[in-house]
Amino acid sequence: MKRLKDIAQELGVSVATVSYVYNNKWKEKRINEKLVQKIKKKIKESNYKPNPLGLQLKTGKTQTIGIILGDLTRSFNLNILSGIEKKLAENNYFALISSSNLGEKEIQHIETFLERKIEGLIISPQKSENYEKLVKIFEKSKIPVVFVDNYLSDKNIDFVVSDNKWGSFKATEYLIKKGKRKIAYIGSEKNLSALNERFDGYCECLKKYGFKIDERLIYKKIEKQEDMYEGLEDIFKKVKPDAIFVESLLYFKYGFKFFYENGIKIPDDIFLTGFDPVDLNLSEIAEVHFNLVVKGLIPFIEQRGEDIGKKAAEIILKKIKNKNKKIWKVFIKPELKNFK
Amino acid sequence: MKRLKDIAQELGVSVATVSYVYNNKWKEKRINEKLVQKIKKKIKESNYKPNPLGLQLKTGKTQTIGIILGDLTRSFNLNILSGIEKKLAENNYFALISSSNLGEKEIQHIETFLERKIEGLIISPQKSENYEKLVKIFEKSKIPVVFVDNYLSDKNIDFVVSDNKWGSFKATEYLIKKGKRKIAYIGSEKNLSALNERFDGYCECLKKYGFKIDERLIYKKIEKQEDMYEGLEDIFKKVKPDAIFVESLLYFKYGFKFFYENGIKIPDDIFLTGFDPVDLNLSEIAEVHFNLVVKGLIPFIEQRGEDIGKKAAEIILKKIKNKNKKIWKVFIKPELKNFK
DNA sequence: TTTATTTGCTCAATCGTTTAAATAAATTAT
DNA sequence: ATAATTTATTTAAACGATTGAGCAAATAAA
Repeated sequence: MKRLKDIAQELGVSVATVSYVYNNKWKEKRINEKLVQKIKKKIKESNYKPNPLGLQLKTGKTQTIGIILGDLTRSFNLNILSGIEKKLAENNYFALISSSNLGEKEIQHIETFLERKIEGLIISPQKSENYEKLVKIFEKSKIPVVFVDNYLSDKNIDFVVSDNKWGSFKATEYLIKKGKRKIAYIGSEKNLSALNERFDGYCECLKKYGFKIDERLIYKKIEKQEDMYEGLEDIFKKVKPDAIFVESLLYFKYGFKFFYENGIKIPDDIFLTGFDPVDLNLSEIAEVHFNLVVKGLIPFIEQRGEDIGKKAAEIILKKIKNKNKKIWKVFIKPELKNFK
Repeated sequence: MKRLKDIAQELGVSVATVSYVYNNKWKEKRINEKLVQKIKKKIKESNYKPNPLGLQLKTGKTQTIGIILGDLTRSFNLNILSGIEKKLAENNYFALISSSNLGEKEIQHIETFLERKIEGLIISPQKSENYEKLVKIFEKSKIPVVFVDNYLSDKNIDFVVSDNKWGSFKATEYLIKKGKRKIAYIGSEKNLSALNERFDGYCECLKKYGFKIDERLIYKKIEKQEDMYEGLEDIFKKVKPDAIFVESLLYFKYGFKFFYENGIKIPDDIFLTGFDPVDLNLSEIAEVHFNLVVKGLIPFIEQRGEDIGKKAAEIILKKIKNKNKKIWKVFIKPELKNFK
């Protein structure tokens, strides 16, 4: 690879001159137009690209953005990543990626990132317990940070998230319009904005249509996939719902087990909907010796991961370049799939 | 962040001295033991970490490995990535990741990687058409390269792959021992080592048990998921198999559609097995208006992605450090799941 | 003609490290 | 007492870029 120095030598000029030409600063530096052309030609011929290391050391800019997302086997996260990458690549930026599967190593990852001089950070926080610490680190580091998927309502930090409230409102409304009257809600207790707002949307919709919220239909104690079974058991023991809204259908596996064992058919006996596409690993569900009967489509709310990622990257790049103080709060409407 | 210079100033010594101490070279440099202790203490106190940019520029080492894998929504690839990351992190190395979804941008990605001064490359080639070009680039770049998933038998390039032949031999043997006599093979035509060796394993096993290979039972023209339907149709038209070995069950979706529409039950009417876990997106399969009946477990061959990734990272690191010329050719036996 | 200004380019410091070579002081050998 | 050696540390160049300041030479103004 040729260095600035090599090109300068070949043309018998100084390194500085070549640098000015390469960086389009020859006008203010009043380099002779003819020389400029000569240098430009040589630069092109030798396919010169500045050594990023020299450049980085000098400017302190690494053209690198740190990315910390949750479980990448979840396609939503992967889509976010893909969106981020595309946008960054367009702008000659790079992604340094760490998946903080359980939010446990978030802090540690960030510190390594900072050592590596990332210019910005896109993070999807997975554990609300870490929030305080995270925010402190961000404030100290002074690099732009954009949250995705979840955000902190009481802090002035940019974010790009799904319009979760809108999505669950719409889904609930859909169920109501289908004539459903006993709509159960199953979710977790994690204190994450995305999940809280899904519940809010459900409640608001019920209220709007004049239904009151029935505590017997609500189960918000899901911690691991297996709990889905218990959750349904718990609700059905108290009152038989005619529809179920699930915080995330992604891991509904054990819900189907419950349906199967109790002879509950979709959609004849119950309407099922929720966020995220159902994802069944057949080799796994087969473990429960399964007869799965599904007729027709399961409606679900699909989040636009790629758009979220793109937008987040766009914001980070803007903040790096302009250093303006505007705080972006972006909600991206998810898609309603199979709602008919 | 403190620099070497700061520490040196605070102690009234030169930068070099501190550097020698930090890098454990004070013995050969005969730095006074007491001073060494003082400096070490200060280093610890101020939590000094060398600025990677300065270090990188000086040494030319970026502590970064380029990773190019195929479709990351495929959990196998994700597992490889996860394995690589773990190993690299243990050794203070970083991963620069690019997923070359269709192998189209492989070349371009590699060139950007090289500009960024990666010290090594782990790649899972997705298109045999690119092989020649790839190999040329590698030879020119002189950085260590390790292939995963697929390899080039005629080149001397390290690789870590599943023992695909062993896996399909075992699976075929399993079917034979279950009394199956008409075992179909469904696969693609891509010229990739992993896929070729799966077919080899199938053939070898049949031969070993004294069966001859029946062309009517073999369909190797799968290009996209939908082709699975046609493939089965094609085979069943000629001769009704009692078992099917599928190159990868991951996208068997349309196979189930065929079974459903023709009233074929697993495992009563047919035995199904192959590489990779079946992955059904229920929201998608519902599109074909599905009644899926699965009784019991579907046996499948699960590749040890994480182990492959770890091993590949290990090899890369070794090659970077030792510069030895040994070529590693590692086959990792996959796991036989639900074979009973 | 002298002075001021513009033009056109080079010098040299800088970023944070590493490391060969130089140097000074202390010790040992002659 | 002088020279040679060992010990302990510093100096300075280098990696590859950027960039403010500096310096001639050419041109314009006085």
